[in-house]
Amino acid sequence: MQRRKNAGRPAGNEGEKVKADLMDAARRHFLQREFKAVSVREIAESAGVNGAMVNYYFGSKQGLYMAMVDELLSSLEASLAELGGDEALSVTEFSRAYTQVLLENPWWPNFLLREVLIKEGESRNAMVARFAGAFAPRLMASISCKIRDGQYRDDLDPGLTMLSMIALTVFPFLAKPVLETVLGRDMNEEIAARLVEHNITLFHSGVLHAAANKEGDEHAD
Amino acid sequence: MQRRKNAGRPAGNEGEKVKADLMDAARRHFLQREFKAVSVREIAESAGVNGAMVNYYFGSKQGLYMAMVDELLSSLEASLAELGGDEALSVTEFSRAYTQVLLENPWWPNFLLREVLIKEGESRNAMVARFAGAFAPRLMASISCKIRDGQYRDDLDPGLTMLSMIALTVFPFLAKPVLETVLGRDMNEEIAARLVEHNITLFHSGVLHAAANKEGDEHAD
DNA sequence: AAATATTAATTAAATGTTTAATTAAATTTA
DNA sequence: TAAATTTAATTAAACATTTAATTAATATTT
Repeated sequence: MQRRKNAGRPAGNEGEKVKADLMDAARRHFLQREFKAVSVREIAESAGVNGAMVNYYFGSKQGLYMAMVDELLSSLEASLAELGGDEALSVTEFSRAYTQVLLENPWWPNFLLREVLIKEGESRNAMVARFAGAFAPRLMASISCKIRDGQYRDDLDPGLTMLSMIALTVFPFLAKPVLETVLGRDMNEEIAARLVEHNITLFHSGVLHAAANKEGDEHAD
Repeated sequence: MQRRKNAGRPAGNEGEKVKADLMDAARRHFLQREFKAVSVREIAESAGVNGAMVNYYFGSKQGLYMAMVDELLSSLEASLAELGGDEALSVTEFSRAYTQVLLENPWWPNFLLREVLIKEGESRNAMVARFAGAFAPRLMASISCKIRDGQYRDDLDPGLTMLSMIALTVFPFLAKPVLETVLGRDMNEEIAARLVEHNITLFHSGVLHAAANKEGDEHAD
């Protein structure tokens, strides 16, 4: 007669701990690899519980995945609320605030990209709308406005200009594993802060409507 | 007794066609989803042949994958050879040539990132070294040199500056599925060409050592 | 006929899910 | 309060399905 280890009803609310452990393990795995590539057994082993717990608490592997994504998106939306409001969003504000969000959720761009790449149609649109729609229109408005006012040079396309700023902000996090391999050290807050200031300087020097810029259109190369 | 359709030795060299079809189908699938998430059945069906053909021609799923990656990397290295040589690689040269490579291989950044994210240790290092090592050091040299010469402003970190240019060039391709969902149209050569010129203008205006830039350090926001 | 190419059927391993047994806490009853 | 019962949580094992790989039969070309 084998003895089961640790079975039975736990004291107080400890049952919720298993659920939370499963969520944590699921997050670790699903943020890195896509749904089909992760097995329930792997997740359960990571969480240190039996695989059947996934079905007990979440109904199915799919259910666990959806719960985990939900939690993820909610926490992200909470962070994104910092750049909330209805007013225009300046490039500087965006860069600083979004970098802060990315420091807290460095996995986010990779995950979104993977999801969008796999999904299609309405499901894809919803995902993109939910997280690009939150800031892109207001960032665009701010840039267009500055171009109209003559603060930014008027020979740059506002859409491409916005894309540039997003690229400068997001790419380092997307390429994190590559950069860390190249540089040999991982991105910390200090490096991120330097990066933000670098980007803002570069962007504004390039985009501000200064006489010296306009006549410098022919480049050195 | 069921009748097999189309079995037997094909005319001429048509056998190689099956092999090539399998490679094509494998590329389409593996560029989008990771190894474990793609089944041999899917690939074979895409190629319009029986699944056993994978084992017949490539020994195993793993074998097909490796053959496909090999072909992929070779073709990419051939493209990358355009920005070959030992001399310094100017930012403009890099941007134009690498965008050309990306237009021919738009899947590439996503694939590399996924591979690097999944792999680790030596395997990861080799992958990164093979494709970042090809141009990064020479791009870096070019930037450092221009800073030393006073052509570029000397208050920007050369590493971050290189990162900026790579971000501007690569990000639009990484985010392709997102951008296409947002914009409603896909990236063609004409848009890419405008993007390149935009990036070069923005970068150089921001980075050139002009008096107007240096005194413009305090920004409008 | 011999060699080659292709396929359907089969096998073995892995995976998501379900079930039944077991344990322990909580609740009820005497 | 002590015993009995119910409820919840957890596990090991089984079950059904999927999947990669293998095999044997079949068809075609030379």
